Amino acid sequence: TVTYNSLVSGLAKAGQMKAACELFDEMEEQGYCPDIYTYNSLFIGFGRTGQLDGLYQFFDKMKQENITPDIVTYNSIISAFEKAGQWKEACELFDQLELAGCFPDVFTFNTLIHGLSKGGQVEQACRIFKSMPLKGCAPDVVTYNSLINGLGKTGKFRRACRLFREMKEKSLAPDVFTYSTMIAVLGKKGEVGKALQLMEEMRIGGCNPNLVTYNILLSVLCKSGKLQTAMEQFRDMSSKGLSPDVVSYNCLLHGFGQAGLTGEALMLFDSMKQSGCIPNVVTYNSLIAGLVREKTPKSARRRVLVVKQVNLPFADDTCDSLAKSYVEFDQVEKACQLMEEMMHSGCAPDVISYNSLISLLCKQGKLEKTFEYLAQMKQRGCCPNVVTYNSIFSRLPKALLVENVYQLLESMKEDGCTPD
RNA sequence: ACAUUUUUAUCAUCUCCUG
Repeated sequence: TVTYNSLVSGLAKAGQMKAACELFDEMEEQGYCPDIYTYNSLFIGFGRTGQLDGLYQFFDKMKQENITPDIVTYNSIISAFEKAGQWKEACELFDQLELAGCFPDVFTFNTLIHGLSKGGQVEQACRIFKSMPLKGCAPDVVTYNSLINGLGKTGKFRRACRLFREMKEKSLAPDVFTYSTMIAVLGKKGEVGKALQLMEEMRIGGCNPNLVTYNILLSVLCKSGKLQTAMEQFRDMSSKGLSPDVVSYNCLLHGFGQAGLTGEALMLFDSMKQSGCIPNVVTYNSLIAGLVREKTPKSARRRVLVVKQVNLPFADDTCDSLAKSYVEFDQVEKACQLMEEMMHSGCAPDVISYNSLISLLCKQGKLEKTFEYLAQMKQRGCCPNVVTYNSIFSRLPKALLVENVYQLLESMKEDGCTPD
């Protein structure tokens, strides 16, 4: 039974619910009795894949077999609700726990607090947090981490910082999650210097930043336009044996794009691929968004200056050769090229990819291409939305718009799209 | 004795509006 349980758990965690259920059947056929562990494993799997119906089905089966759900069962179900965005149902179950003869443990609270935060109910999460001691349950690091994150995401920075202080006062040692979250919080608050300080503080505390920590930091630095510092950290992480992943590159690419350095972004993109890092939709979308943003290409000299300052990994060439590589490129052409590359590399463009591209096309008055891509996105099962049409209406030069307004409104109707 | 189940952090977000 334990062997089967391990296997079922493995499959469930990997989201292979079909295989997990088959194994469950096989188990019964072989005369083994699925126990609470088996069921709980299935519940977590159904929760992760959002298959609440499967979950209900096995929950009933479990009761028929006279197996009493335990706290782990309920925690898994609460987590499943939470992942499906059903925080109300999660709360209801939580309220009924004691009636079922089960007492919430720290996992229950943590799951609930996390779920409420994600569901935009931070205040409710705070109330639950405050009720913990009354229920004889002491908050742990995870509790604090979840709530700090929830508060930070909704801009309640002071309270997030206060909790960070509070946990230290309680001598609950902050972990990598805590520090990473706090770096994000400080960054969002605009206190980039403090975020960098925290990197030091955590090292001193014997907690080493990991890949996610660095990625958060890169994101923070890029969003505040500190590209040079971002590149420093980028190199620093490599020297510490952490190889940058897609997210790391995506942060930088976005940063360059937003700073109007699309040429540089494209070069970094090349070096990303050379280093064996596989681009994803976000990568392409960021690049395209950068191309849309770019207004007037900066002069070659100016660009060289910026690049030297930022010290790109590939910038060891002479200024001259750098300047040469900045021959003007056509944004539209480049963006379309990226779309092609994207599809050929097995990465399906999404609504956002198309919307960005269309926005660029409209801005430049490329009517034909706009319609071409509008048709293509429909063909590929990517339904245009309000944003698609809004960007057409607002960015297409008026003269062109007037000629095509009926066709566009018609197309909009087809797509089940209502003007807002 | 050990072993199987539950919770936390990172990327683009695209148009318009507001800031």
